[in-house]
Amino acid sequence: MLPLLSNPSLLQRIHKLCFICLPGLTFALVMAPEKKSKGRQKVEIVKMEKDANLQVTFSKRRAGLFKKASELCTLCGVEAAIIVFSPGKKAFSFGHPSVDAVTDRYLVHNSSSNVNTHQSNETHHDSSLEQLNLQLSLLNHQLEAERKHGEELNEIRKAKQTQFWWQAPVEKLELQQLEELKQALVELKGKMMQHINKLLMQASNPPSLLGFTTTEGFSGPVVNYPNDLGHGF
Amino acid sequence: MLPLLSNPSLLQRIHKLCFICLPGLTFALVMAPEKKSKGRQKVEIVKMEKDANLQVTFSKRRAGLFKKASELCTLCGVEAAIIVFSPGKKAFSFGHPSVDAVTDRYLVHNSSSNVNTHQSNETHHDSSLEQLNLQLSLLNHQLEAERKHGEELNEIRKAKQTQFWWQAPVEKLELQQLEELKQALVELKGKMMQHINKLLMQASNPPSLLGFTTTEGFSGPVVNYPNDLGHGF
DNA sequence: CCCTCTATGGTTAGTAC
DNA sequence: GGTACTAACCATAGAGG
Repeated sequence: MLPLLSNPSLLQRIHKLCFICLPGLTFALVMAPEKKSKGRQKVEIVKMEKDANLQVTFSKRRAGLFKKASELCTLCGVEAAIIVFSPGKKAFSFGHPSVDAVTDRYLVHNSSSNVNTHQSNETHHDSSLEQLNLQLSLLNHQLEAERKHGEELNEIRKAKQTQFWWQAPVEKLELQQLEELKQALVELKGKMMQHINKLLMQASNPPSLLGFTTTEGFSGPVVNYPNDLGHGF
Repeated sequence: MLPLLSNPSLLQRIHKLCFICLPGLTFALVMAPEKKSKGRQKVEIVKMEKDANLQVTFSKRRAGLFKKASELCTLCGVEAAIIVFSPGKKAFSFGHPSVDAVTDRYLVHNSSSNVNTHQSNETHHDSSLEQLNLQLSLLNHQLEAERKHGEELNEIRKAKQTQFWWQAPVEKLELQQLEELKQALVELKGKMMQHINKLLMQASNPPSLLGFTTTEGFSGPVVNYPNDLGHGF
């Protein structure tokens, strides 16, 4: 049987969900897809460690940067220049109309009007050195505080993740809490079912799970559930 | 009825799919969302016509370009500099460690192998200021990141405290979480039943509340609840 | 080193305040 | 002009050739 959906990652998610929530489910609509690639992964913006990847990343990102610059020049009709030194100490440059033209203009501009905006940051050039130093230490202080705060919160989160609320003794729960809990669980179940329905619907011709009303009757059960969620939990 | 999925664009896609695949279907699970914006549109890379948009686009893309350059410098530990002249003839620059350092190095690099056109070693009294400015902006960036991180964590904590995790969108739950959740719910159910049995036993002449095991799925009704968690769930 | 491919994270056009 | 938001497009990490 052919997969009815061309998006493998969505299929994967559907299968995961069904495997967890509906054990024993014969998922006949879509075939289990195999992941061909992990796709793009999130990368922290810190110095890369692996030299092998570093070179590749540098090349890719340099190309992307130059392309962005080119687009900026074309779209807005402005002049720009970029100079980059590779990890191998080689110089790469981009310039529109040319690197020299832009650098010359920049030097003239700088020496004449003394205007300099730096690193997309609005630090004023006419600030005195002392003011800058002050800002620097202040920022260092704030940064440290924020970092500490972040770590603290991270600890809390980790603690909460390991020791979940539901592991607390049931006896401690009050009637009201129990009612709320029950209500929440019922809602959760509904959400789960609906979510799975939606994913299924995205995946293929919709199976006749609950939740739909259709003006034109359409065919019977497509998916077989040996273990109903209502009892499986 | 409330939308059960928080992602409007996904809802839109679902609705489209349903409209195509199931004409006449009454889609009861999710409400048809109205488009709030047209979203990002494709733009041709040619000179922009509308001056109003040009300025905005220039600012956005310049910021994006500088960010990309900053990431490149951080990730790969390289030196780079960018100079851009705005449509308003203003000069914007980015440099790591500084524009002058990179341009100087570039000129030396160029002159050592080629013709020496620019040996301008000017305004090096500015270098300390530039260094400070650079540190400042870098710190600002880090601080912003940390602050964002902290807020994020705070949000999570708050959400966990006031509005319990189960009210989070189901689609946000990952595989591991779902498995844990299921296990926890099974255990919780057992605990609940035991607790309720105990309470009932204490409350009055004990009704038939026996033989309840959590290891097996319990099929026989032990206690009659108008809204039985075991079945209503 | 170059390319391709996929899946996904990130950027940004359009809009409103 | 900035800032915030959304939705859509685009860039790129990771893997392979």
